[in-house]
Amino acid sequence: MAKGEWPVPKLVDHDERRRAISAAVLRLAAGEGLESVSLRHVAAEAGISMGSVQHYFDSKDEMLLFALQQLAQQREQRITERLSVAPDPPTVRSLLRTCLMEVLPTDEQRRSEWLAGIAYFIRALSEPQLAAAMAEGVPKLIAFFADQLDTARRAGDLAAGVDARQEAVLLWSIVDSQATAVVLGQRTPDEAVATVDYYLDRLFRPPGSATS
Amino acid sequence: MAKGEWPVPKLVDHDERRRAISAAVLRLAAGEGLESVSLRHVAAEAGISMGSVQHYFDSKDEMLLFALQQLAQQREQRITERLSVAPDPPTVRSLLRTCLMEVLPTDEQRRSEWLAGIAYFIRALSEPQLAAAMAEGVPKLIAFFADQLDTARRAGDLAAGVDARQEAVLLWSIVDSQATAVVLGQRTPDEAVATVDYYLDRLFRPPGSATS
DNA sequence: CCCATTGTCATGCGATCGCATCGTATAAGC
DNA sequence: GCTTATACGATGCGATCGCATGACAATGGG
Repeated sequence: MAKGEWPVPKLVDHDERRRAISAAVLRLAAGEGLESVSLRHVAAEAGISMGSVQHYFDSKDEMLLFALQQLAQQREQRITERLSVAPDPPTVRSLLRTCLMEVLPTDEQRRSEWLAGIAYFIRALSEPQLAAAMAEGVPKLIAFFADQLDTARRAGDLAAGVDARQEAVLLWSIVDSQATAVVLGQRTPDEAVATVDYYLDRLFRPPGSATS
Repeated sequence: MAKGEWPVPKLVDHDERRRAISAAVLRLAAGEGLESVSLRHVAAEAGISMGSVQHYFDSKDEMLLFALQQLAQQREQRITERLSVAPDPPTVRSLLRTCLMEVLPTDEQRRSEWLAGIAYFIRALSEPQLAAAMAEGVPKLIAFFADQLDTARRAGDLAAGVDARQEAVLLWSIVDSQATAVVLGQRTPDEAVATVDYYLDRLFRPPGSATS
């Protein structure tokens, strides 16, 4: 063209390659921790050469950041999908339970996501960009919990003396810590589910039936 | 002596040296993560040569394990000290609150402990020895919580429909997750304390005063 | 005094790291 | 067909890693 720059015809999908590489990063991070995520290992895991990895990411840090963003996006997308499957929720409680169970590492997919997230944790302390990517989704989820709980509170479905905002924080705290305990092998998925259900029982117990 | 082995005269306290080195390990782990804990860095942090570090620990893994054990021992010792200071607790609630606040990262010392613990987390997944050292203290603490809660339940101090064991798990879950959120900067120590106090309020609310 | 033992440090080795550079193959525009 | 830009792999470099080895000082029993 008359312009000095070309539209760049490209024969491969650049973003798709980056996602494939970041998937390899997350697999390695979940399996062996971030320490063993080297350019060479990532290349081997993705089945390409190290040079290709460098071609799609300017640096290792950028690759790690992209992979973390992909992780957060996947999780958020899966939760919204689960919520859209049941657009007419019978109760607030079942809606919240769906979200909580979606996050708990009850299968290999979610376990892997938790492990990868934990692997990024320490590095996020010294790299603000990673911390921002990690902390992005949680406040939104907590705000959603608070909104739902407030709806239930107004409908009189909650126990007495319940603060929607604090309970939303507590709900996330419980699934967060229980998820950690499960991936560490300290608790079984069933125990974690039982603990979450126990707390939902106490949270949604109507004031009138406190003695039952 | 008649034996071929000597009583070993020793001019330095072997264990004291190991503790000093492990303290350097924990400082580095809390500040930069386990990835930057190398023999050279540990030696520099402890103010000795790398050869000395090797002299006191057969391998890096043994050094890391010893440091983690020291960390767990310190935490447990500090909790028991805090409990022994108040041998005549006015209420179960204040006793539990003391334990919970002792664990929360409200000062630099506890924040550093949490960071070091988190730094060990991922490695503990692939090294059973580390996992065993990490998971050692928590069940004891939860069992203590459950005992205390059961005492309070029999005394009628708890809200209706409360399960002591589940509540003990929940208490630990809350401080665990809140501590993590604090060290990540997602929440302030004051907010974490407020959340814990809120939950204690709900837990210890007497059945008769549910409407107040 | 002699010497075995320990504390401490310096150094070297092989491996791996992130990164830069190069060569080559391919596809699109002139 | 030639140029240009991209895709991809191979290789080298300096740094750092864990670990092994040897040198030297200090100590205390024979």
